[in-house]
Amino acid sequence: MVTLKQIAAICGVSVTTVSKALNGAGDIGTATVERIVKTAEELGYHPNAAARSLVTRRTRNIGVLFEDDMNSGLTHEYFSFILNALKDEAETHGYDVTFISEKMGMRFLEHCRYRGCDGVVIANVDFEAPSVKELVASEIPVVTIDYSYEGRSSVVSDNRKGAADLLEYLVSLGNKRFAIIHGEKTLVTRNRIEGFKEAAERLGVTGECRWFEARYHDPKLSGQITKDLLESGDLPDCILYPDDISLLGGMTMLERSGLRIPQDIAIAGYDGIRLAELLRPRLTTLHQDSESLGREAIRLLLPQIEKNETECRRVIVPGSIMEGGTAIQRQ
Amino acid sequence: MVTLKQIAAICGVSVTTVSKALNGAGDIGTATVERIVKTAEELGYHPNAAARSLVTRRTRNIGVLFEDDMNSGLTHEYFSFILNALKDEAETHGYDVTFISEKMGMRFLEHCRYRGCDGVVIANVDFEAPSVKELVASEIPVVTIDYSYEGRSSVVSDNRKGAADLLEYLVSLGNKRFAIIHGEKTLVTRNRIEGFKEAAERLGVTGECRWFEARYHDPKLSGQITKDLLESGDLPDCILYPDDISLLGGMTMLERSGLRIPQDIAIAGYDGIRLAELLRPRLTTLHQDSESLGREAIRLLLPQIEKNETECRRVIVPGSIMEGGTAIQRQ
DNA sequence: ACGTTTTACTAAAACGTTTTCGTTAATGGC
DNA sequence: GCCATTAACGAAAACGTTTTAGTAAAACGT
Repeated sequence: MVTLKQIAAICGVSVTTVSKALNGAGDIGTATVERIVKTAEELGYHPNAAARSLVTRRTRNIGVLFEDDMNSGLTHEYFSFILNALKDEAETHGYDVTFISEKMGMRFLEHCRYRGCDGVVIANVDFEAPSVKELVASEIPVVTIDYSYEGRSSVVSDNRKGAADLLEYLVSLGNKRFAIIHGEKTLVTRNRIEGFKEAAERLGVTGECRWFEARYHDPKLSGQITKDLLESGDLPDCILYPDDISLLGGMTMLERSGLRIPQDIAIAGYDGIRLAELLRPRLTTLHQDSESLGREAIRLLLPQIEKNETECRRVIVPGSIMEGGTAIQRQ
Repeated sequence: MVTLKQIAAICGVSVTTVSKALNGAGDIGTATVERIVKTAEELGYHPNAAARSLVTRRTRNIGVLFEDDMNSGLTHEYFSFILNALKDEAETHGYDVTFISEKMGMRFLEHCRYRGCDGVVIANVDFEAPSVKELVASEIPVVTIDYSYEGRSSVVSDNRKGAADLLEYLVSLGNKRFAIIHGEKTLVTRNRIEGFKEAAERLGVTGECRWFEARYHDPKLSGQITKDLLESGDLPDCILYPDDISLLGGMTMLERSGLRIPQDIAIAGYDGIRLAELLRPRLTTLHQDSESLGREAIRLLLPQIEKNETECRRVIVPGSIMEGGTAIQRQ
């Protein structure tokens, strides 16, 4: 490993001078700087992050919480897009991204301190868990995704408007009676339900909405609920699923019963994963801009880290309707 | 931040003693150890990773190269499963996972040194790139996934056997004439082609195989190739696609032309993503055990890190046929 | 020519650990 | 009761960097 000391020895100056020269402190002669920079490059010098962060109390390291083992969050396209964009944006600004977990016997906050994370993005965890709240209550810069804490910056997908838009679109296609299968009761779910209810009221279809609780990314469960619905004999015009994957579970059941989609029954998903436009029929769904979520999270975090900004900012990322073939204009 | 010094002051001992007590050095009295451990817990002490690694020259940090921007590797299920399993296995053993990129103006090796990674998993990059080779040629413990360098440990999916098995299965279903669309010419692709050829020869269908080069995860391109094939008028019994996503691109074209799958033409994918068994018809595909790939990579890496093991180990992870509905027994 | 400012550089402390080599006191063997 | 061993602890150096507070010499203003 090349150190400042070696460079100093070669250039016949002190370690201080080398450090300053490489960091552009400004009070080193141009000739000296040039000489130092040149030999540093020749030797392939790069500062030791540990030593540097020990004294600066900065690590240029951003922690990210992605801890949903149950559903292995990382492997769902929505979250992997968030992570990918987040990583890209962080790296572009010179920050590394490290996963923060509780698997090593530390709580989240302890883990963050141990690694000295300059900031943390909380992306896919149980937001009500005490260990998460402990981290949020700390002095470490934090941005949450798809959840908002009092006084903490967050970036959330516009679930309320997304849900409302989706229902409005489906009504505009002539659907009147709905079965709405939603995910477990998280903030995201509550917002969507609110959106659905608001639109339903506005459009006068409130009485025609039946509600079912399922889970996100659980095609089996939503398939089962769909089956129950089929067997009840009282079919709606349109079924809304918590996400595109869940939709597929339901779609299987509908097709198995001989129903034609979208003629006999319309269905819609949520997320707008890449697959949505690859499948036939294309999925009618609400696309969430997951890349923006990841990118914006970093953009909110950086000023907190670098300028000690303490203001609580909220970014709401709009989604967009994807007009697919699982729901069409009814006469 | 709680430091050894503070604990030492409270307990009325030296920093050395505290350090030893907490690390179980063994030459500290049990009563003292107890006292120190207790106050350390009370204060919520956790060692500062930077300070520790500065002297131990260990960071308990594993770097991972996942740099395929073009196709944004992270967002493909195959790779996100690898990453998820890798992260889990590393964390279980007390290691953190940090992304290593070139976006911050350092080459991979420089970045690894800068962060002081104890080891690196190279997972989804251009393996021929000079900066990757430079890292591989360094003294840092390295394990590659789906590629093997001379003298370096690796874990690879058994593409050769997987391809052979798949073709054999398809032949056993009564298919005789094949169009084989493969990905860009990487090691993975070469192995699969070898596997296909070996099986084709063994089963006597060599003359009936036509080959097409496409790209991984590019449903548009494989759709186009499928269309060309349709327009040529000379259809095979079965089309093999480079992966499940590409299959979907092709399937769309086939269905659009009125062909029934699998009666008129059989198709098969590769990867066995979760969706494969959610879709109707289910995808006939070869499932790659991506979780094992990630997990085994860490298992190869740890002995290199902790026991200076230098032996070059190779793990070959078998896949398995997923019997779907896009290829059935022909009479 | 004299005091003042500026320029170019450095010594030393600090960051929080681990580790090496002591030192002292207690214990054990005989 | 003496020597040898062991148990329990500590001082200080080291890791590679940044930062503070300087110093000496050169340049400047008048």
